[in-house]
Amino acid sequence: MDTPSGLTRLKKDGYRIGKGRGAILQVFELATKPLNASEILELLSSKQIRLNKTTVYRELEFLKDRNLIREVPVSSNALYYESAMQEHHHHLVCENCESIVEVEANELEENIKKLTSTVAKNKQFVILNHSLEFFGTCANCT
Amino acid sequence: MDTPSGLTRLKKDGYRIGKGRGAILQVFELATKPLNASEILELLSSKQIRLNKTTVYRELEFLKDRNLIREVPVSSNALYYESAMQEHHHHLVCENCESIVEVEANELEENIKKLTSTVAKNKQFVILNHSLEFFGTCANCT
DNA sequence: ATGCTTGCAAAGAATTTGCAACGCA
DNA sequence: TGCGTTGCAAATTCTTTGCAAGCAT
Repeated sequence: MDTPSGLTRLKKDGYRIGKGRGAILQVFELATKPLNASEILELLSSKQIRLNKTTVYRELEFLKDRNLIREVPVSSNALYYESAMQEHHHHLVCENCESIVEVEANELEENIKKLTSTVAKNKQFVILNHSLEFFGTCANCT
Repeated sequence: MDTPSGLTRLKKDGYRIGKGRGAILQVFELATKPLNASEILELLSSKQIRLNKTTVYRELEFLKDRNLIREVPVSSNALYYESAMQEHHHHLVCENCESIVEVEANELEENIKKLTSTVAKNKQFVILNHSLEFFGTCANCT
């Protein structure tokens, strides 16, 4: 048995899949970079799906509370989210064109884990998660 | 000779130090965690310094452009900044009380630097900077 | 005195809230 | 059919812009 999709999980928990929820779940399955509310609205409208922005904001909150998506820390006054189903990874943020590319975690985690435990002890802080972003210039902007 | 303060640097470049700029520069010198515009406004008003929010937003932009402060990527719909004078470090973000504590970089950098170069090559991405945040529960909230 | 800085008002963008209508299970 | 889900309108919060007045040098 493989990991149940977000849709399956929600149904099993008694939630319903309406027009908005279904559409937004699919957007996140296909997304290859973090998205904010207005980007989701645009993606959907290009697929002829018209949603109210309230629905999008409310749904993002809903999916976040159920750990199907997570907030991505970025320097922006808009909130960005990505699917929580994908493997842990990090981001390359181009400071020129604002594009965001994802990078798999792999060996990097080894190094981070070491420090994680050190920090947790020294600071009396329970680390549940972490995020690592690289900033610079992407290939297109060089 | 030691590192010139932001104030000194600005004067040397022909900028003036008015009420707002002076106050905000001082706030960042004393700050031990990233701040957003409204937090700065509050800190100042508690010191009997009344600034217009426009001044704060404009000054944050100004100081950022001159690399005296930098944006800190966080999961929030407000922009956070910290002094660019301080040593490179990372953050512990409490998911319960939203507090942010700073952690010095030290050994951690060793590990990150290795991966930085790897990533840069594989992805044809010029890495200029990075940020690492840990999320969890702080001592107070345990 | 010059022109960088600041305040005020208003506009714009992002997000939230209340309530009624809708439609999945 | 019941209750979770969605839309609409309006209110909030965060940020930006234009212009006139203030003040550091």
